[in-house]
Amino acid sequence: MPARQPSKPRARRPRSEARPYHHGDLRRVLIDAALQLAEEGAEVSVREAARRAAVSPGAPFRHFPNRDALMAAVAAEAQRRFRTEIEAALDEAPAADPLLRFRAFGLAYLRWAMRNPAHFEIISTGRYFARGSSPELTRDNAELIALTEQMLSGAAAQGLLRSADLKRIQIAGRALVYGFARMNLDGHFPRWGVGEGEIERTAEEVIDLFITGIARR
Amino acid sequence: MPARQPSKPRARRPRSEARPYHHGDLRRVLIDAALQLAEEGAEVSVREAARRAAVSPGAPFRHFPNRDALMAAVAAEAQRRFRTEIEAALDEAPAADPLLRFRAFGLAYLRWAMRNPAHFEIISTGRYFARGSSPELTRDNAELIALTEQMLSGAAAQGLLRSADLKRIQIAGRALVYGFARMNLDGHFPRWGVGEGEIERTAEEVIDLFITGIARR
DNA sequence: CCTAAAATGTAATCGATGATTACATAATGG
DNA sequence: CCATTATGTAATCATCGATTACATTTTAGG
Repeated sequence: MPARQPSKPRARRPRSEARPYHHGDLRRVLIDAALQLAEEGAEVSVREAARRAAVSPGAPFRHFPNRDALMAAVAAEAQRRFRTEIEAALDEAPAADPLLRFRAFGLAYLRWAMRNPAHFEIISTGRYFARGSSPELTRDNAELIALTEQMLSGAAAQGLLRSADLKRIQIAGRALVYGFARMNLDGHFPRWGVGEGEIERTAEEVIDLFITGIARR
Repeated sequence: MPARQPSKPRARRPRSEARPYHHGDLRRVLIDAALQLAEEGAEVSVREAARRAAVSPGAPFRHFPNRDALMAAVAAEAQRRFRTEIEAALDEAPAADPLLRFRAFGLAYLRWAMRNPAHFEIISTGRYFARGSSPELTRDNAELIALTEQMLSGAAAQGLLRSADLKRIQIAGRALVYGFARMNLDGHFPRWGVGEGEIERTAEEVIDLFITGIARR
């Protein structure tokens, strides 16, 4: 790409007094508005996102062919944040013990899901946009799954596991964690203890129960 | 209630040739239409249900105050079918072994969820109507949960369990099964083996893995 | 029976939404 | 400097949930 002056502050040339006809980076602003809408528990509508961006109802369609595409972009952003947090947790986990890393993975997963329920929902449900509509998200998710497979085969190599059927263990582990996150999302934890701490502690216990179940002893 | 002739076939008195002004049992027909819509993968709209009942768009609101109420009724019906199948499976399970009954419960649960994904979604998600909007469904679900608690405490009494923390085991079990069902629903099983048999076999394996994990050996 | 009230359906309409089209304005590059 | 492209606006459409006024049928009480 040809080098260009990178600093020019977006042609700040007000026509008379108002904001410029062209928005700075509408695509980005729309995604952020949609993320915020979801976070607030409101249903994400294209029009409301446009409203928050102080732009006409038709403007978003210059950046996204339809609502699904916007939602896919929102999901991609949420997934990016999700992954960032998982990897940060793994960086702090002991490098040598695969089962402890597996545990840290599950904890970080549930912790994020508990604290960002709306975003987790958009990422996971596949009801907000056609599957395959966001290859970025699909690839990213596949990489996380591959990570868990590596941990499990590492654990098996060290003789830490009771069963050799890693595929089965992996699916069960995914189902357990995914199910816990979705139960929280879908209102199956009827106002538990005091605050969020209670539910996160339960998440930890459930993960430990699972790991104890698959570990050789 | 006063006894009345029960057989009169709904006052079949056509005004001239057309169907009667009053529908036979519109409420029931609307619920069935909505169930069918969900089953077909379409999104359930009040208007479409009205269309299928050959009735005006406003008619459904004589029977349901709003869309949520219709969805709640649909969920109640689906839950009734769900529960019927679970209880049938338990009737055929051995009465003496709590863990085998627990297994049969999980299998029936997942089997139904795999074969009626749209209905399971409506039952479980709580996104289609306000929580508490269908006390019938809530109570029914609570009873099923109580069933699993009885099985687990029975298993503990017979010394079949490794841990005494039944609450933890129960939540983990629920999360596992719920998660598996939702993974299927949310498209996280990318076109597995040949048909449905493959995924139901995997469900069985996962349940067995869990039960083996919590059982004393 | 008969008739008034209640139940149930229709027609018309409203506001919100996703989406499309024609048009306006700004940014960019030859 | 100007033409092409990118980006935003305005107007419009169909669909949906919901409400209201009105029509018809059923039902119950005298």
